[in-house]
Amino acid sequence: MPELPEVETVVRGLEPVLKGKTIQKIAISWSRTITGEDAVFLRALEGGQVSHVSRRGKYICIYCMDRVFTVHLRMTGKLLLRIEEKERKHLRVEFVFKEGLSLYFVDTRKFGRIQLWPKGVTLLPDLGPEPLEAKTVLRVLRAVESRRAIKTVLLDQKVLAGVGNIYADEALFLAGIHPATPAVEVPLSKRALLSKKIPLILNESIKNKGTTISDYRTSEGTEGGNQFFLKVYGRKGEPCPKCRTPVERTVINQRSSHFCPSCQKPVDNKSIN
DNA sequence: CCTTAGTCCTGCATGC
DNA sequence: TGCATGCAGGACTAAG
Repeated sequence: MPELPEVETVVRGLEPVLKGKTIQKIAISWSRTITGEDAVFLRALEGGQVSHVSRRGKYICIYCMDRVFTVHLRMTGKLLLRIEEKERKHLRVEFVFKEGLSLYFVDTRKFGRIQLWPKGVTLLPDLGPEPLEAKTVLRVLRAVESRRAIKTVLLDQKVLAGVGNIYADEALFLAGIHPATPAVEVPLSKRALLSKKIPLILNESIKNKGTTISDYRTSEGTEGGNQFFLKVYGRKGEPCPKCRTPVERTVINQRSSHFCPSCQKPVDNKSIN
């Protein structure tokens, strides 16, 4: 579900509310949500005061005294400040604050993970750079020599941190690149175009508070608005917004991939590198 | 280094 | 209505 824009939206909702609040108690109702020992997690965080909430790639980072823990929402995870009755069934962890509010981790499919990091280690050491600036993305994409499909490269969090299935498809559409094109064969001019489109769509979606297909909600429990602006993702059979050719769906890297067969040719024969 | 398949899970849409 | 199948925004692991 959540990619960078959705996670960023959640963080922006949580930061002003949780900052300065003290965790009184943590109730874990699905233990596997917590990476490591529950007891260690509780001992480190109960009684601690939240100093800051931030984002790195698709991870939410919550700083609590001299400790930090991360939340990854995976497919269906939600971090909510309010909870509806029907969501209680999927409540996995509740953080109760001294000030009289709670933070709820709700996760239907139980793929989400919450992890306490040891003191003194580098957080999330394997993540690539943030993809919100064109010059950063271009620096990364210029260096790619892999023959893996360009879409596979975009989904690799070691290359860029935060791009997921929706925005990879959207960016490749805007740049006119077929998702299965071997990355090394994407001409430099196309890489430059893609480097502009990735930050563009991510920042657009942040403005729209993320894309709600089914599960994603903001910290207030509301839906995002970016789903109305998707050009190809989830639009198999609908006319391409540029040329009216029906959008196609294929599978790349075990992930559904949407593209316009006319605007995104497998072999780029329009440019001469 | 790379790809593929399997795993973790539940719920929903679709087709018979 | 019931039942089987396929599909889902992510990421890790094993095997070849």
